[in-house]
Formats: sequence, structure tokens, C-alpha cells
Amino acid sequence: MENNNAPEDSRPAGNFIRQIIDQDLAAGKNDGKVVTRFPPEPNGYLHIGHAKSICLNFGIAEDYNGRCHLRFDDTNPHKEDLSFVEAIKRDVQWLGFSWGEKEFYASDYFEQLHDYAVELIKKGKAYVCDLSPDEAREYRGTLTEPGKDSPYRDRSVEENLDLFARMRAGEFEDGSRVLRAKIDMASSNLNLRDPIIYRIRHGVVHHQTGDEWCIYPMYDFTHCLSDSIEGITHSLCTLEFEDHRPLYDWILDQLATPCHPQQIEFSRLNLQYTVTSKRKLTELVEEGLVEGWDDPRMPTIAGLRRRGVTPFAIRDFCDRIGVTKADNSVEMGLLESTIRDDLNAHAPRRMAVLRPLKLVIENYPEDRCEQLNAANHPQNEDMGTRKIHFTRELYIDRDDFMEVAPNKKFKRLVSGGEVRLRNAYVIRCDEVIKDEQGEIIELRCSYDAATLGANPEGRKVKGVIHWVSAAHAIAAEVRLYDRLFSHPAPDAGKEAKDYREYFNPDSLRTLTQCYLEAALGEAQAGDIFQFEREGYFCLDPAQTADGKPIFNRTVTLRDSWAKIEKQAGGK
RNA sequence: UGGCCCUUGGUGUAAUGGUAACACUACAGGUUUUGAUCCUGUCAUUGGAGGUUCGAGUCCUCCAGGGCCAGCCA
Repeated sequence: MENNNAPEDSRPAGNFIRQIIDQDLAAGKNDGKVVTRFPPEPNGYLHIGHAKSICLNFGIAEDYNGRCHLRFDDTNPHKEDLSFVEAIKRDVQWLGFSWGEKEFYASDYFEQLHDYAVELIKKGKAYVCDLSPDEAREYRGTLTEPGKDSPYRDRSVEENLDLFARMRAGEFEDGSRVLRAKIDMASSNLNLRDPIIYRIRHGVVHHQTGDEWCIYPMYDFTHCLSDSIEGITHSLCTLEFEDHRPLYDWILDQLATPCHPQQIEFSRLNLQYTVTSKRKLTELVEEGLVEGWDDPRMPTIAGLRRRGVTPFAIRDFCDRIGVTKADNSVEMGLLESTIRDDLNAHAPRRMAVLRPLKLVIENYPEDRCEQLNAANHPQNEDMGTRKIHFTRELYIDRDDFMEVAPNKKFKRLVSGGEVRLRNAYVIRCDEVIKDEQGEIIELRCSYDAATLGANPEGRKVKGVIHWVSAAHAIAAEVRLYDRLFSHPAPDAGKEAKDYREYFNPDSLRTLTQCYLEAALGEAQAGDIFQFEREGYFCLDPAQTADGKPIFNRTVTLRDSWAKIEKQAGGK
């Protein structure tokens, strides 16, 4: 059955941009069409902030039966690279969006853009300026003082045409001349003080156009015209471009263009305890503070993917944060909650011991091995069951045993006490074995054979802990991640500190002696599981030098016990 | 004594002049072979002051606080 009559309640909440589009549609604008675009510059990897824009632009296209173009804003060959183009395409696709045939590059339009520039010159609205960068800055004025007209402002159309042609022909050096729009050097909006629209760049090979050009158009000139050429109806961008909108409109108003798209600005995402500035992410990568763009600690799409975050969770997160013009600071807890919601519903459960402590069940025969059934999901029978091995020698987590309970609420294993082994029997700790240093190295226990799938007679056993069979366990490395920075706004700069000073040295903790239940041996790279009582973990594509699998912790389980411990005055 | 923009609970959003809603967090309980999940309950009169109106979070004025802008970056 088709769902083209899908009820409105199945759609994401309307935001102010969707309301504008609704009004435009009601007013019959744009022939009832909605065309958006996602315009990344290929000079880095996409991050969670881009995901917000991607979900907005592609989401609107989907819901309004329109289309969304992927357009690479590649006007600055100095910083851009083909590898970034490829990574961006991979990430947008992975998020679940498709642009069909609508893959464009601003560089596709270089010839048209050049012709528009010539048109502007002919209309007396642009001129070649010979001011040096330093001189240009002086002439520009300041926030409170108007600028001064360039001495080259009144060159004739013929001279400008000639000079611009020679700029293109490569006659002039980098920085010696630029093409500027002739607007108003006294404008209170600095973007209108005769902005530069073309600059000279020799000796760089553009990833799309090679060495065909030595002049490159600036963003302000390129973006509005690219939008118009593509028939974009709503050009959505972040707040810092608000001051550029008068220039966007001015250029389109001067030229004979196919259409005049509407620029609408929204506030960018600020996520606490991380940074989402391409410059800073690039520095983290280049300075080696992280292992690469896809380091699981990075807020990049590639990093989140390697961490085990699903495309659904990211899209759901983008729905939850909404779209407004207000500055915001989204808590990491919201992202984590969104991730848990998805993974709780879909991740199969497994048992894994991260900090192993040997446990021997003395009244269990040495040669015996039971194959017990364990549900893959406690609330979803459709996810089936698996076999787990129960034997005399097991591993449990060191944190699940204490010789003496620290408080009345502690319900894990203690000396002389009982605890339920998840999916198996109730055991009692009879003896604690220590080494010369007094460190606990082994537990001697006994099990109650009558407690498999049944409560013990005449007593209550509250605690449940996870375990693995020593003989069947798979050795693995587990990487625990924490926030990248120790400050909620590392780049706020309140104390004029560099964000790097807030880098969290404990953002990665590696556990090399972990044991996984045997079923995890079949996991494929990218598979995500809930390690019961620990969190969600994703199998990394890499493995250790000695061939051990590596699991990345996506996010912990919500841990109310940790809160109790903390309130009780630390552990 | 430059311009533009923003301001609803701890956080993010909703309410489009008709009597503050949702999610996250926190806290208090209940269920539970994951201290998970799930369930229940509690937590704001909308930055401030005036004004318009029968009625203002929504409209107007002023004030305060915050953000962005002086790249031949995007």
C-alpha cells in the first residue's frame, strides 16, 4: 500500500523554515516546487553540525516532494581535496540520504560565473582594483567608520573588461589585482563595501578543473549564482551568513539570472564537550591528538559511525534538537539518550567481562559443559536466543566482587554471599584467594543446581552479574571513550584559553585483557551489541597486532548505581 | 555615540493574541535473572520595565544580556 497520503503526524515537527515554505507554497511561489541544497566545502570531514543541515535540507526535500542537491562549494583550491569529496559523499549516503543525479560542483559553473562577472562589469557594477591586501584593509574602514573609495573604482568599462580578461589570461601575479563589486564603501554592512568577487590564484591544481583557471570566484559571488543556476528555491544556511544576505540579493538583482532563491538562516549546532569547527577538527587530526578524522572520539560522521552510532540515531537526534535562530548549547546527554534509545531496541545482548577475575565453582564437575539458552533481547523474542557455555571455571568482572559490602545497597557478590549469574545459576562465594601482595586473584564458589531458571528456595538473591566461561572465552581489546574535552564549551575562550588545553587525556582508555562470550566470535566489523550491564559496543574494522578483535564502546548504559556510589561519598 | 540577529524550566524545543506543551536531565517511587529497559509522580507564569487589548510568551517602546561581522576563507 502506498503511503502518499501519509498523515501529518508521521512527519517531523514543523520549524520556522518549514512554516515559511508552507506559506510560500500557499502563496503559489516557485510553481509549487521546493528545491534545497547541501553545499559543503570539500576541505574536511562532515561532522554532527553538518548532519543537522543535511537532515534539514534533505528532510525538507523528502517531505515536500522536492529535491535536494549535493553541491561542492569548491572555489578555494588551496584548501580542498578530492579525498574530502569522497568522504563527504560516503557520509551523506551513510546517513540515508540520496541526491540522485543532482551532484554538482560550483566549479561546474566557473565559465558561467565568469560570464556573469563580465556582465557585471559591463553594467558598471564591478571593477578591477589594484590595491594590495594591506591597502584594501585600510580602505575598508572599520565597524564604526566608513570605508574610502578605491582609487581604481572609476575605471572605464573598457579598461575593466581588458584587465579582467588579462587576469584570466594569467598576466598578473597573485594578489596584484582583484575584481570587486561596486556597491557602497560607506555601508554599515561591511559585506557591501565593494566586496571582492574574483581573486588570482596561480600554481594550484584544482581537484575538478585542474590548471584551467588562475582566477577563482569568491563565496559570495559563487553561492547565490550557483543556487540560481540550479533553481534552488530555499537556500538554507547558518546564522553567520545573515549579514551576507543583502549581498546575495544584490548580486542576483543586478544580473539576468534564472531565478532568485530565498536565503534563510538558522543557528548552528553547539554540542557540549566537543568542538565543531572545521579548523579545530583539522588541527586535532594534523597534530595527532586523535588518530584521524574517523577516530571514535571525533564528532565527525565518520567518527560516530566507527563509534557505533547509527544513522537512525543521528537523524533522530537532529529531529530532537530542532531548528531555530537562537544560539544553543545542546547537552551530550541528549545525544547519548538518543543513541541508547535506538541501540536498546535493536542491539543483541551479549556477555563480556572487561576486567576479569577468575571464579571456580568447586561443586561443578571439571569435565562438564552445559549449553545454556540466553535471550538475545529481554523484551523482543523475535531476536531469538543463543547458546552460552557454562563450566567450572569462569571469569566475572572485578567490580562485581567485594570482600565486604561497602553499604547496604550493594547487591553484587561478597565473601560468603550469593549472587545470580546472568542466564545461569545462583552461586555463593566460599573462599577468596589472594597473592603475596594481598590482591584477589581467584574466587572459590559453589553453585545451587536448583536455580537454573528458578528462584532459590527460601531466600532472596537480588544481585545479577555477568560472566563468561574461561575455556570458551575470546580474548579481546576494548576501548572505552569519554568526552573529548573536559570543558562544556572548550572553544568559548572565556579565560582566553586555547581549546587544546581542555583536551581530555582520559578520552580513550584501552582495556587489553577482556573476555567475550563465544558467540561474539561471529561478529562482523560494524556490528553493535549490548554487553549486558556495561554498555553498547561496536566491532572495529581493525584488530590488534596479535589478532585480537577490538570493540569500541559506543555509550554506557544508564548507570544509577554509579550515582548512588558517588552520593555515598565516592568509592 | 556601527549594523544585523537572538532571549520560554538545568538543556533543547512547542504554543502563530485566548490562559505555558514535549523531550533530555534531576529527584521520589513501582516492576525486573541487565542497578538496563519499562511504568508512575515532582520540578517554569515565558530576561526587565512600560504600553496596546476584554485577554500578551505571542503586538509596540525602551532597557539589559548574548551572538555575528573589519579573509584576496566558506
